Amino acid sequence: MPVTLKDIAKKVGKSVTTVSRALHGYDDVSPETSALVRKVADEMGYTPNIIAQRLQKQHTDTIGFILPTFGPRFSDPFFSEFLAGIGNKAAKLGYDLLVSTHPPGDDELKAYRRKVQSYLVDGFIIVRTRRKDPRIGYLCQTDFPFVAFGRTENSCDFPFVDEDGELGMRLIAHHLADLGHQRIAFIAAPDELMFAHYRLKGFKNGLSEKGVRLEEKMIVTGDLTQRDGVKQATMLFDLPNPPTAIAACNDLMALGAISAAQKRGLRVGKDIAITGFDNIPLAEHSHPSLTTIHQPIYQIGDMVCEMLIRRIKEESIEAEHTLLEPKLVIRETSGGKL
Amino acid sequence: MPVTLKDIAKKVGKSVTTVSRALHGYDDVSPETSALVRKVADEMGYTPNIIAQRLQKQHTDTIGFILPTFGPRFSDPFFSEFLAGIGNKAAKLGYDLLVSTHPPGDDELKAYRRKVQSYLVDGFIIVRTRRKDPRIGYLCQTDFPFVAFGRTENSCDFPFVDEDGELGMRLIAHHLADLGHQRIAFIAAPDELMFAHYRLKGFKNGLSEKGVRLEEKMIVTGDLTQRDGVKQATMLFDLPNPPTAIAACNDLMALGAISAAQKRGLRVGKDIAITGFDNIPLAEHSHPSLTTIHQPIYQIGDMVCEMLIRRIKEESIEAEHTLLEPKLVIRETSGGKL
DNA sequence: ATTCTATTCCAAAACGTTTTGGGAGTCAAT
DNA sequence: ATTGACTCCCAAAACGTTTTGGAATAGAAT
Repeated sequence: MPVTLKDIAKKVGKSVTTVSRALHGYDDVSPETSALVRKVADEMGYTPNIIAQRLQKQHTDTIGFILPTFGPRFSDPFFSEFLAGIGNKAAKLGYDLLVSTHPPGDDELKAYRRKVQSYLVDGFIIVRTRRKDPRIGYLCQTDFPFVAFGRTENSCDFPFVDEDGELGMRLIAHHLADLGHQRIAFIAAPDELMFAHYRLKGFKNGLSEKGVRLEEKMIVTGDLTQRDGVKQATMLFDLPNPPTAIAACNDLMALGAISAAQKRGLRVGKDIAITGFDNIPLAEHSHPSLTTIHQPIYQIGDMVCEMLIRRIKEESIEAEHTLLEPKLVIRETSGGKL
Repeated sequence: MPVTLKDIAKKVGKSVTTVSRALHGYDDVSPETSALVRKVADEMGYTPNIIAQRLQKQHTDTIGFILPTFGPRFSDPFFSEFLAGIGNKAAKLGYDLLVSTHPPGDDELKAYRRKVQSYLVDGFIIVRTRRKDPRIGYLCQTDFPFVAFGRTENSCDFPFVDEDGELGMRLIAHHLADLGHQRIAFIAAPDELMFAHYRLKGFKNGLSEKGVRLEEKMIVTGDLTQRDGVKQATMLFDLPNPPTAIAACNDLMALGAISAAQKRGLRVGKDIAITGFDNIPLAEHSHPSLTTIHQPIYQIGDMVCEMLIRRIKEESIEAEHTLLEPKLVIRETSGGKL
């Protein structure tokens, strides 16, 4: 049904080879033939069969991205922006994007292995790195190109982009301490997640640098959703001696904490300080607006994608390990001094 | 480098044909050979080259999804959940997902054409349908399988899932009218978007059924973002005779409107009623919580994906045109009666 | 007349798989 | 002895492309 090189060849009375070479602008075909071939190809509406090209060329011009979903449902303003970042860059560089969703766990690696071994993708973008990350272990060991958004404790070397979450959370800790808070709580995320680990560490260090004690019971762990932010914050408010400030590991949970506080009749930014991390678009327009750490997620997607493609093409990468400096965005929720 | 059928054939001393057929469980190969082939394939770590399979089979087991991004950046809690819906279903049915981002406009069709003509995907999922939708026109005309989330005014017949936005907005209109509001505003979205069109229409009808007048100047148009919700709501509040209720075309803008109202010192749910549409996760946990219309976006993704795959496999689809009944979720922002 | 160089072309192999259309052998029934 | 049925196997073609390694012709230089 569709028109192939063979059809064109028949029409112009030349070989498939010549047609192919004409279309690719080789100089061993005469200008007249070349022009004719192009004209006919155009008229017949020829488009190359990319699958056939891929089989021949042994690469796919496609990059893989497996979304680590937690639970069947999954909603995150964060990832859509990241996806836009890599998607736009990939399109610009002529790459396709093969996206899957897969919960972390047993057969997670199978999803990667299948795509690697079947030549479905030329490289991977990894997100939500974990302290011991089997995906990274696997890809390193098979020497398959990938770039990560985030670091890991695995011992192999690989290109990544990350924001310095430890420093980011120290900025938050200093900010809250400077405001005079003494009873400060932290809504952490599962320590297995590398970024959560860094952020908790940074927060602890930041507070101790300012001589503020962080009690164990003031550290709770949420699942990064707004819903859980509400729940964890509520538990903190129920403590006999509740905190005057809550730092959440991400904006979504912070937004939940705000909601929980307001439900209690607390004036956020006055009676209670709340901070987030990520600076998602919602943070600016919440009420009160959320003090947080900015993370340029679109650009990170853009950078990661470009790095990966350079690695695939075996071009040099200027900065293999990029650690972005976090910026504190002070808004209303951290509010007036006590 | 990687192990192919030929390698296995050489090892077991049989032909490539036999190996292939053994691996696929054909019954014209003896049990012993079959067992041997499987064992050797396993030992050698064979994985089929999917690209080669695709070339031969002339289909790709891949479905395409082009995200219509507006502006370079793009953040929407809505789409990530939809993506999870189609991603999970596709994985379950053995399909891959090829995702691109592309702004609506001139060369949008090129992106579709390329994927269609190069056999990169077996079908498409279309979202954010427009009144005159060139994508749908193109796919209909080429008879390429696709399923849409949303309807269109194009004259061709195709399978879709949609929520009855017209009815949804009528429910909102009735709700607000029943609460006694007389000065009601509407933050619309570009009328070119089919769902925006339906929602505005439903709102108008709903109000007139209740004998409430909707002034022209009370209808403003936003770009669906929270930021623009703030802006449009602020303009409404600046009117000489501002509204007592604002219905937004989607939750994100409603959230923005809440923020704008609170900045004015208005008590949302008391001084001003605000409603949204979509029931994104954030709606439940905003403060005050948002009255809205529920849209089961994950399930819609799931359904749409399943319909598309059935259509690709030329199986029958039980319901070609699914119009989901909207449900009103009354929360705090529509608040007490006047 | 022969060799050399350019120019233009192409047959065949290759990428890895599936499918088609049999072939060879065995055993039982005629 | 021939036929038929059955079991197990395989060579070759096909999918559409790119690349390899020349071949054929013509004109220029010797």
